[in-house]
Amino acid sequence: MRVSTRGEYGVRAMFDLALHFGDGPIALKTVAERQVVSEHYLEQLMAALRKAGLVKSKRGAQGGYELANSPANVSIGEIIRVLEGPITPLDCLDADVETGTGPYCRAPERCVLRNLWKELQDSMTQVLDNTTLEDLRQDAYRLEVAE
Amino acid sequence: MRVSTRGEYGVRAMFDLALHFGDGPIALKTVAERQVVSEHYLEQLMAALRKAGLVKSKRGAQGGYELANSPANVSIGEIIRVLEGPITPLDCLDADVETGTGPYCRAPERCVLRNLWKELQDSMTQVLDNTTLEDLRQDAYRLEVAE
DNA sequence: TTCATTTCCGACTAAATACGTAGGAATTGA
DNA sequence: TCAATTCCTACGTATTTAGTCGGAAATGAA
Repeated sequence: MRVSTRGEYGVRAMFDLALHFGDGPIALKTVAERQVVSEHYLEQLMAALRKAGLVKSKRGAQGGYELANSPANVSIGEIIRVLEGPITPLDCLDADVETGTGPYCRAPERCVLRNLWKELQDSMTQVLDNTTLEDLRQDAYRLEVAE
Repeated sequence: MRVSTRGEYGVRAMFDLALHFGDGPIALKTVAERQVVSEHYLEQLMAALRKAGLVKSKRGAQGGYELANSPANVSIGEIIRVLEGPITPLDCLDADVETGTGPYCRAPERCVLRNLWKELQDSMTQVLDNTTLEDLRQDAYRLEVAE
């Protein structure tokens, strides 16, 4: 029931970029130092975020990363999905019955426990999809910890 | 962000015992067959649930397991905690600052992201702690799938 | 008593996942 | 030209997950 370091560090990095949104590209080295995570490891996460279109990159000297969209338009849920896959307590919840994706839930309408896990999933996505980087940025200013 | 098979199978087994609550001990073999999981594996889960006081066991012929308390008094959250540990997206949320448990969150009041993860945790426990085995039992009768 | 049934217990293991590291090629601005 | 920086592939290792295996101990029934 945990978020992995991919998700945790990824959100931290995106939050960092949100604090500096509009300042042009930020070098990964800078983000890694501020957030105290391995630069090489962050690199992998940024590659995924870039391919998903959440960040833009610029190579070479004075290069770096920046958000592709304004912080208000990036939810934490998007970030987590890119880095960890679907937000679901059980794979079978997302399996497509029509296409037969996955060997699960051939009779979801008869699965009593499905409702339970579905409720859990909904409550998680409710929080993650309705919180944006802008929300976090404002929290940071309230807490006076913006860097 | 997934529940492991320990949690999933454990809830299934407890649900099964709830459906037969009051019928005396149920052999694990029976539960394993009905829920289609390995009996040996379930055995390990039941050991944990027994030590936590959620089920009672009776050894020998005609022996088996039964709920220690009525289904209405057993929440899914309890079951999950016994089998998977604390329900939290990040270990640092549960680390005790006073005793210094865990090397995390030495300044939680300054951690912007903490609020986010805390909200996520709350939304999860909200669902899991407020659903009981009795709720599931009633769902089963509504769906007419009680065995 | 004997025996089949059933829980109880500890060890073992194979596969997957998590969490990175290493090394270097390609690009870019100064 | 060169230092800074992204980009890419591969590798490695520790932990967790998801079980299996074999037998000891207890118990009710015949």
